[in-house]
Amino acid sequence: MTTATRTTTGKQSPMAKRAAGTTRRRAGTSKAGYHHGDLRIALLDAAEALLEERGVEGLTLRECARRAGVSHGAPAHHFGDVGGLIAELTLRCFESFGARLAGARAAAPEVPFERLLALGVAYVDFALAQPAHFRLMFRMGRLHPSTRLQQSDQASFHVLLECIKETDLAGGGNGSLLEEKALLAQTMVHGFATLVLENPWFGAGLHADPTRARDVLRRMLRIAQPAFESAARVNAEPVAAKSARNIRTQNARRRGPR
Amino acid sequence: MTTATRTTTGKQSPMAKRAAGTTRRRAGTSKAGYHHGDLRIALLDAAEALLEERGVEGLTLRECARRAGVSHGAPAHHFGDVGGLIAELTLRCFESFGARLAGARAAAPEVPFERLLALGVAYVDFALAQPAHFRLMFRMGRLHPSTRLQQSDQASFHVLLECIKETDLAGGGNGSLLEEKALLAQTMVHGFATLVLENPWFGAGLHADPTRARDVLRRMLRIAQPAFESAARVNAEPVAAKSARNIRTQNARRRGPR
DNA sequence: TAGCCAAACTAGACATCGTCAAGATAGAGT
DNA sequence: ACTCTATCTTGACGATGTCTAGTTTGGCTA
Repeated sequence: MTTATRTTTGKQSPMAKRAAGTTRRRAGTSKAGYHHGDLRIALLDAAEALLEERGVEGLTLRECARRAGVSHGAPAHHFGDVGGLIAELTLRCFESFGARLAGARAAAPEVPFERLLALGVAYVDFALAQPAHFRLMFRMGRLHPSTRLQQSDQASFHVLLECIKETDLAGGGNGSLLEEKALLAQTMVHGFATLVLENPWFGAGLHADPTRARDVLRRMLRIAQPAFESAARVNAEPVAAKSARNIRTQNARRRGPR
Repeated sequence: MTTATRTTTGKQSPMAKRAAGTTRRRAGTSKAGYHHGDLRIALLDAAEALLEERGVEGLTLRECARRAGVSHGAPAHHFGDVGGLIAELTLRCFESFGARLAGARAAAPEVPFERLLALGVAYVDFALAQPAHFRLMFRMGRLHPSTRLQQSDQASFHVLLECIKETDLAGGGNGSLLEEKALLAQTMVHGFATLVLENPWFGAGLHADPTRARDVLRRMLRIAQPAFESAARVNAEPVAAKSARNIRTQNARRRGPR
């Protein structure tokens, strides 16, 4: 009884400890001296490879353990849950993603809008090159949310906001508008990446043609360019809504959702 | 042996038949006179309810059978596979979704851009009201693609294209540009819906506040309004990219995805 | 009308998965 | 040198998808 209880409570304790310092035990050596050495990392590596090979659905706790050469119960000690492992792996993905975006921005030409273009292309490239990673990142169904994840998530999109700041030539100091423009950029690029990835028929088969996808994205962003460069225009809108301009087809059918 | 083979091959045959006519046997009565009556529909109903209750991950073949009051092996006869059932359910979702979009468009004010706004809001509303449906539709991981699904998918977005046509006051007959504007609209709205749904931190917690989400979406779309209303501007771009502006930092690191 | 046949459904088995509980192992601190 | 605790193993449980073989039943045909 008491032992069982203690075991149960104790099972979560290593999680709390490892959060503070990484393993602490094998900090310097990095050699396999324990039973396995750095199982934690080995499991994450296996998980990442597995994710790439078999997709999100094929990501399995037992298979990770198998690849790391340990028993199926071992991962529980490091991640507690499958949600724990997925959260950690997702964090990895966000870091890699963020680094990629930052790299693309650094490598892009110095024209503000060109940078935004390059960033968007990098975004979509990542989605197409690492579809499973991308899907995992934006399908937080099975994962345990954490503040570290949030930070990494937001950091990834921070570069976007900076690009928008550069591009926004007229907007001036209006922080709210600026933020909405950043949201707009994120929304466009993410929507494009998602649709290309998940909808085989989007854009007449952009799914199968990454080169054309890049091209279409660039054209699309250029169409939207005036929106990024112009000043406010917001708050002065609902006038048109009330004006004449009746377009015919007011039949409106009225049929509801179904 | 021979029986086994025949059973195996025969298992797929009803699939082909039901595709042509619905059940054919119970066409008129609709009463439960057979073993179950219309198990096919009962299973789909159960699947839809289950999807709403427990999300995509909770959607289970066995639980559907349980709710329909049949054995766990029964669904195989109608859908063959879990992928078959999911494909059918996704089709249902797309139909409901498309009807909703069409309804929103019909009920919207007659100002072209206002219609586009209403459509976008309906899009996001659907995602927030039926998150599991929305996720299922745009997460085609476990499903068997079909032409019927493609048709329903494309039909859903057809109304978007029409709205764009109405909004595009200057573009004239340029079909390619028009199509790209439609892609742009789809991309924006879908990206917004996806991010609101899947990213708890998007837009500082838009996830939890549908009203604010609608509002932000409207503002975002208004910011992008000039892009929809303006004429081409495209095709006159790659000059800047190739011109003086030498990119430097051409090193590009060349490192692959990772 | 009688009988048969194929579709619809049942029942059981199998491999796999995540999780839990209990025991074995071994590094590290006292 | 000894204990202690994190690490890892082993076995079990329930659940799921799929396969196979057997059973029911309604309609078609002779």
